[in-house]
Amino acid sequence: MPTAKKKTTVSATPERRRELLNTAAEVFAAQGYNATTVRRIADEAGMLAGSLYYHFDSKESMVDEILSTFLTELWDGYDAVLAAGLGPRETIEALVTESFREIDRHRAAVAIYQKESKHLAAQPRFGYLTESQQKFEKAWLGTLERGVADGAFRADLDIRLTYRFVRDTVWVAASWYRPDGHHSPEEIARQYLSMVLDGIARRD
Amino acid sequence: MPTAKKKTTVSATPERRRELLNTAAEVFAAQGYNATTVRRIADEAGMLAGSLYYHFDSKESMVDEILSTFLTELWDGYDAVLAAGLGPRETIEALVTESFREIDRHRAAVAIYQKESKHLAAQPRFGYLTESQQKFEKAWLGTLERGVADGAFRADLDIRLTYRFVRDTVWVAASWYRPDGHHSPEEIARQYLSMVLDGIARRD
Amino acid sequence: MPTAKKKTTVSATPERRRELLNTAAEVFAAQGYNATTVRRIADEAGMLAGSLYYHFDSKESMVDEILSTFLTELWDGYDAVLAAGLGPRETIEALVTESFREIDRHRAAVAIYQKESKHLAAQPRFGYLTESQQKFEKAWLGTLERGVADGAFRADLDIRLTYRFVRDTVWVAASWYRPDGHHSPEEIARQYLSMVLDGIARRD
Amino acid sequence: MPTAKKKTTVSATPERRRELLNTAAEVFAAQGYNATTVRRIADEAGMLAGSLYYHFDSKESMVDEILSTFLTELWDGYDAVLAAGLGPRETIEALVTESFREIDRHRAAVAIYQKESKHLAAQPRFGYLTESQQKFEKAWLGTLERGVADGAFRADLDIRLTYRFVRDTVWVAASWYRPDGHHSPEEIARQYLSMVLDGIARRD
DNA sequence: CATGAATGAGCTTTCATTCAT
DNA sequence: CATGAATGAAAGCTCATTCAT
Repeated sequence: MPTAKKKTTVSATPERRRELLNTAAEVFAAQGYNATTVRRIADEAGMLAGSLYYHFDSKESMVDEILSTFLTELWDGYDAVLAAGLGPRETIEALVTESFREIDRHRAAVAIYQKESKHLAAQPRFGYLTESQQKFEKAWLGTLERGVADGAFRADLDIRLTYRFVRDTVWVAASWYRPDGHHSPEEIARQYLSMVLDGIARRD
Repeated sequence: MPTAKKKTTVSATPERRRELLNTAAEVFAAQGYNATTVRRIADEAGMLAGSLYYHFDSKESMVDEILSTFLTELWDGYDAVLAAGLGPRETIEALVTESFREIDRHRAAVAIYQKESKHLAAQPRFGYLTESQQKFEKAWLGTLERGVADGAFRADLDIRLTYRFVRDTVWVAASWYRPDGHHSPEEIARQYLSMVLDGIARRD
Repeated sequence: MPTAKKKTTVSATPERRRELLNTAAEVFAAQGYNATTVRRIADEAGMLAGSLYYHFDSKESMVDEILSTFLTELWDGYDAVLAAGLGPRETIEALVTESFREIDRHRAAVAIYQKESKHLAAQPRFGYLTESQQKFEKAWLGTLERGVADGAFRADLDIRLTYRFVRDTVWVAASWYRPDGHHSPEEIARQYLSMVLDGIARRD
Repeated sequence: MPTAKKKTTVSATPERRRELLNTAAEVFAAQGYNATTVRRIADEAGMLAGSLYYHFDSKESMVDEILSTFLTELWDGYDAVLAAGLGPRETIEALVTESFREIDRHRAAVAIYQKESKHLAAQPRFGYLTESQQKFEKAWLGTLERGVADGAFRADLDIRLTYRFVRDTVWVAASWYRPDGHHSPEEIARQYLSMVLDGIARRD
């Protein structure tokens, strides 16, 4: 029998943490990180502002945990896709689909990531945001280049422009996506891919 | 030489206002409205925080003027396009091109609009943001529907999804666009349109 | 000895509020509302300016609570007098006596009321000041008229002028009254009434 | 013909000064000294805030001039009365009448004096306010004492209380007095004196 | 004389954070 | 674990005042 390390308290601490982080993420997403007061989060969680500091070191450490948890999960998915040895078109399809799944699961975190990562990344503590973004860029750019090389994608497009186009196109969806909708993430992904890959104009 | 009496100072009054608004817009775009302090804007403008209040009523009235000026100009362009009686595909092309021109001219304002309009629109003073957005939606949705009807666009796409796709695709560009680049707005518009209309996959 | 567990600190919550309001009232009365800084009140209360905002919403809400509390108590007393069915002279005597009692208990609030009510009343929030003043006028004017009618008061005086005379005469006392004096409020009231009713000239 | 010293400008400088001071006095009286902004006075005078500083050193010097001018005139009148060798009752009558005349001529200044003199007197510059008040007290108290001694006034009254009563009674009138009324200052004085000297109760 | 623009001190208020209970 | 009360830094804004033109 393993020794009961730490806390005999029944109320599983990590559960509470996650609940609180979900609450915080929702508020951050809705109002923006800076505009969100710790009091507001506490209100939403049914406690007083000061009480949050039992669970977290600071407001900053809350976003930190929200974002890093999200990115960890995101990369779990991405890495699996990238390791699967698919062709460029299939890789893009899988990455986009995976992205919409993440938006579905972590809508708030994604929204926060979109709005705040640029200025958060300035702080050393959030260095992983920059790292992630670079890894991200490498994965997408590489796949696009591979696709152009093997003829899956058109050769006449500016590759960086295309990268930005596809990237933004996907993630901005977090700003309007509502999980209660009738579109599953896979369904939305399929439609997006259809537009991105084949265009909206009718083919003759 | 008797020319140019008076005012070696460049700052005729309305000029100064515009200068200051440009400065403010740049900072708002870079740091976000809430995170931007009035002191920071003043620093950038080479004056003290209090001095800004000689020119503007409040921080809020600064964004207000920035956004409303931008939207006025935007709609001048859009209305001209919409009144031109073009076909759906040409209308989309013209709107997208016009949009990139606006991004070129008002990059900061567009970035602010993207990031802040959602929560600013909550205040009555910024009601015109909502109005503009509705007019915008109507123009784009209408054009897309027309295009589907007359066979210019594919009939198998979710029209609202497509609207969001095209809309986001264009405006998000403001977040990375730098006017000093080697791409003219028209050039970028052409590339974007090529992707949006015909897709990135190679046609057989 | 088991008695008096907990809280050697006197400050049960509502007590603290009252303490702070007393402090604030004293400063407002001494320096005027506008001229009083929140910092000054906080100093006097032994805390930092920001800390006051844990207890009160704003400087304005402090005067609000000070004045409304005072007026509530004042009208408790006045209403009792007016409901007692006394003759006009006795009513005036009772109102004046009651007034001096209020000056005794709420000297600071009365002084604030005197100095600030006129411009505070302009704001909707302080509408009750105007209401109170109208009720006040009605009560006094009515009593004076009754007194003239039944012969208790001289018929040859301008009734509005008399009203102002008596009203001011009483309340201005708040500007110099110091409760630690040797005059009880009742004593002062008696003297005032003697002057107001019978005049300062010797009767033949 | 005396040489035109200083300024050939037609617009008699001292006139302008007086106009501006009247304007300032009116605003100070209406809003209180602290609450009055220099901008407001300038607005009312049809100029910009900075321009006032051509005429006056500071906001403070404006009240200073307003109050000292008023007090100079007041004491001209008072001194004449006191030097006239009247009996106590006649002296009181004359002082009260003179006071109402001053209220008529300098309503704004009197109102300012009432509201602000206490805290202005704290500054050395306004030392004359304290002096004036002491001279004032001496004149009134002395007259009242004389009146009690020679039987003109009742002997059973607290003399200081009586002093305050009469003093306040007169000056507070400035807070409601409007010169455009149908009551001349002499008429109001007569009524006040009637109340103060003989009381408002009917004599048998 | 007046304007336009700026200064700088100080004000009210907000808010993340701390900590004894 | 949570509360109540406080801290302290910083924010937006106001205003008397200055001064070159």
